[in-house]
Amino acid sequence: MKELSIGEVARQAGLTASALRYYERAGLLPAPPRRSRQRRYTEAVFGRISLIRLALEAGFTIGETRLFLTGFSEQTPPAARWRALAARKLEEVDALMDRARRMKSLLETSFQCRCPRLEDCEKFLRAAKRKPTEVLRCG
Amino acid sequence: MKELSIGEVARQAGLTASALRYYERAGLLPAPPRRSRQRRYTEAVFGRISLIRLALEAGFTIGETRLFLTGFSEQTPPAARWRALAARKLEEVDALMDRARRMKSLLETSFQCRCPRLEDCEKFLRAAKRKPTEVLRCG
DNA sequence: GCTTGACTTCAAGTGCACTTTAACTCGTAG
DNA sequence: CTACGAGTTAAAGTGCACTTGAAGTCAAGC
Repeated sequence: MKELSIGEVARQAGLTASALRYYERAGLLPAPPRRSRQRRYTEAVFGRISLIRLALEAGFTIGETRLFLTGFSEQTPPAARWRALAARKLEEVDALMDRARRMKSLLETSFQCRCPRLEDCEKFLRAAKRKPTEVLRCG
Repeated sequence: MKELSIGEVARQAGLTASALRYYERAGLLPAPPRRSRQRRYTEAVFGRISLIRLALEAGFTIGETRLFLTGFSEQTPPAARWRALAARKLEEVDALMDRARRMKSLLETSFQCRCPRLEDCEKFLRAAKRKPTEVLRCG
């Protein structure tokens, strides 16, 4: 199995070596074996990194992401904490998706809008509160 | 029209007075008239605050939110900047929604999963990469 | 007149997710 | 042997979105 330096991993994963070291210190990445003090990764690290990035980009904090990644397999108390986190995060992700949907609708609406001020646009304001992704036109 | 103190606005809007002052300094909220140096708001501020929160919670920075709110009505150069921002942000919001969707799918999948480690779960990993919201079961 | 509570400003502090810096160790190439 | 590039650490720095602290103002109630 091919061994990868931190630089190669960083380049392939599209982030920096310092971020990888930071993730390791933060307990998101397991400490890989060393070859004369230098970290040697296997390809397996990329799956882990994808999970980390996905969680972080979905609004998880470092601590939540760690629990998400590591608290899963452990015995009952961590697993229970994990389930609690997962349930809470499921709600948060739902809320995030809803806001993103509304923001998208807003951006689309305002793209076609010629009202003098955004807040004067009736349809825009309605779009700000509406859940469906339906598109409206101003004026 | 009823006049509101910063404390009342904060309480009703569900944020702090210091956040409202911060938004004002940052150019997100217009400076309201003062009654013996104290800010007096009208109900109209709540619409503006909703827009601000929506933008911020959808991942806009303070600067982007300001442009979103104020750069809209102004003459051609700001409006052009605004359109550029809106187009870019539309893509970002799409990406955010996609990640949120995938994270949701992941959370749902892992809720039913009994694999020893998350990364050992084939279906979980597939869920991490999949776009549709389809739900899978582990084991 | 004095206290109380909500407000004011300005400056400094906080937490997060990293990044940067300084000083160091290696293996390899010339 | 020296120089180079890529890696190492610990500690300090960064940018964002606010928050907190210190010191002061003001209207209302006792």
